[in-house]
This record gives sequence, structure tokens and C-alpha cells, in this order.
Amino acid sequence: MREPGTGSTGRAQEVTDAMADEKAAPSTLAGRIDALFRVVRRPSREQYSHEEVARACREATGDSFSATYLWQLRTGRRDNPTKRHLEALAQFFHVPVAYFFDDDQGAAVAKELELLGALRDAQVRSMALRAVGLSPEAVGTISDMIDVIARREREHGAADDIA
Amino acid sequence: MREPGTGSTGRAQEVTDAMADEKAAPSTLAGRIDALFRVVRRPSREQYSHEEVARACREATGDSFSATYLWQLRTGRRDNPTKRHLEALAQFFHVPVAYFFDDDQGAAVAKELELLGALRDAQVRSMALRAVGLSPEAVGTISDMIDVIARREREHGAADDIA
DNA sequence: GTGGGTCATGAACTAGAATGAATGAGCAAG
DNA sequence: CTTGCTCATTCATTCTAGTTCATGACCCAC
Repeated sequence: MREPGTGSTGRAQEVTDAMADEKAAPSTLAGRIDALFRVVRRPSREQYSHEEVARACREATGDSFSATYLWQLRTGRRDNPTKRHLEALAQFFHVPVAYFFDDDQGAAVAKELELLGALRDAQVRSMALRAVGLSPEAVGTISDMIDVIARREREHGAADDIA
Repeated sequence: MREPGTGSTGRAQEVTDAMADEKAAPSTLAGRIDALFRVVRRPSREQYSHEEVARACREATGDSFSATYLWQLRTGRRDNPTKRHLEALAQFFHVPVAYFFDDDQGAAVAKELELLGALRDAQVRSMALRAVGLSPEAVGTISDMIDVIARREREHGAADDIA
């Protein structure tokens, strides 16, 4: 009763899965919170009440969290909660905070970061960092040099595999 | 191997040092925002001012965003912004909103942030990607050139021609 | 020097996020 | 039917997120 989420492992996965086939990820904050209420339930499969969730958030974070306000968020009458409240909700429902945002921008950057993961080569990393702050002309010159060297290494068959 | 001998420490090293010193993995919201200001800069490599960022956020979202408040967030005098403001900041600085939270994803992004900042420059990014797969010797050669050019650009004017 | 631009900082204020207490609907005993 | 409980909903209030305005430092042009 006091810590409703504790006994569940991998609940967030349940959430994403069930959400995919149910409402296809609602686009409003209210819709997302409501989806959480419908999907994340007590062991008895009953929905949590607003007061229950609010109390759990209070006890987990030490800060205040009113059931009324949670209802307002869920029904869309309020749609601009603070960082504090978003953290508490994400923690209770076991979802990443990014769930509450439409993260097209975040997804793009995440993809970019993934691409950067390819740059395992420490030397290449350090090279990129050094190039920061150079003039565009200088970077262009270096790029040309890379092309030349890369072609030469390819023609001589000296290119070795990475990773 | 890639040390030019005399000028051992390059410009990028300054960046990494600055990040490692105080904000290697900033745990506070203020620290994270401050890190963004240091890493994400104008094409001229100057830091954005608070007014600049605030105005850009206003124009991008249509909502209000005051420079004073941004300063308060950056210096830690305010630490509980609303969803609206977090979205605007994330959009401007090209980071996922999760970056502002103590989250798994946020932590990962914070770790990669310095490299991301480096590679936000499209030219530098493409340069790095093309360097992947080159032999260590070739990468070392390129790195040496970067050091030399960076040094020359530092000693002469910033927008100096390199021919 | 003086005037005008940009900047970080601070104080005073406004707007709205968030709370608490009150209301009524619904349900299950007694 | 009534009592007692829990819940969603409403409303009035409090508190703080967020803004506006003012100040001083700094730099550059005149």
C-alpha cells in the first residue's frame, strides 16, 4: 500500500509494450499520464487512485504532491508541471522522464549519439576534439587531407579494419 | 606520436580540461545548464549570452522566456523549472530533455556531451567520420596537422587564411 | 571625458503552479 | 434508509515559478 511499485521488476517494459498496442502513444501530456494510470496497476489489477499515486510520490521524494493536482494534469486542465513533479511521476510509474515529452528533438540527438558511438577509436575522438574551434577553412583543409590519405591507404591496401 | 613537440597542449585539450575540472558529470541542474553554455557556442565560438538564448527560445516556442530567469537557473538560484522551459532549452541546445534529469539516458548524454559539442560542427563531424578506418599512423599525421594549424590560427588572427 | 550599446546581477512584482478543504457521486455494510 | 467509507471533481487560497524593471560594470565610438 505504501510503496506500490516496489515488487515489480521490468514494469517499464510492460508499459511500453501495452502502450504500443493500446493507444499508439498519446501526444498530449494528459493522454500520456492517463495511459500510465490505465496500464500501470496494482497487483490486483485495479487502477491506482490519484491519492495513492500522490502519496507514493510524496513519500518517495519527500516533497509535496497533491492528488488534486495530479488529477488536473491527467485531465488536461493543467499541462505545465515542474521538473520536480515530472521526476516524481516518472519514478513512480517507472518510465524515463523523456516519456512525458514529445522527444523528436531528443530522438534525433540520440541517433546522433549512437552514430558517435561508432567513433570508438580514441585517436579519432581526440582528433575531432582538437578540430573544435578551428576556422572553417582550416577544417576544410584537414578534410581534404583526410581524403587524400584515405585514398592512398586504400590503393595500397593498407587500410586495416576497425574494432 | 601526434605531439608537435613544443606546443603540446592543443585547444581541444582546454575544452576537455574545463569539462573535467568542474563539470565532468554535472549532477545539478545548474551545472548541466552551465555546461551547455560552455559547449554549445556560436559559429564564431563565442558563448551565447543569456539574452540571446532566451530570445531564441521565445522565437522558437512563441512563449515567454526571460534572460534573467535563465541566469537564475544557470546559477542555481532557481532549480525547478516547468516542462515548457525545459523543452525550450532542450530544443535550443540540441539535447534531449532527459539530459536535465538524473536519468540513465541523461547520464549517458552528459558523458557524451563534450564529444557531441565537438561534433555539432557539421564540418568537424564529417571529418571525424571520414577519419574512421584510417590507419593509426594516418590519424596521427592528421592530428599533428591540426595542432600546427590551430597554433598558427591562435598566433595570428582567428579568421586567418592558411595557404 | 560623454553617450550609447551589451552584459550579468538584483529587487520588486505578476502570473500561474500547486495545495487544501469542501462537495457530491458511488458503493458496501448495519 | 442511513452511516461510513473512498473516490473524482470543484473552488478558493497559498506559494513559488517566472517576469519586468532598475542598477552597475564593461567596452567601444565619438
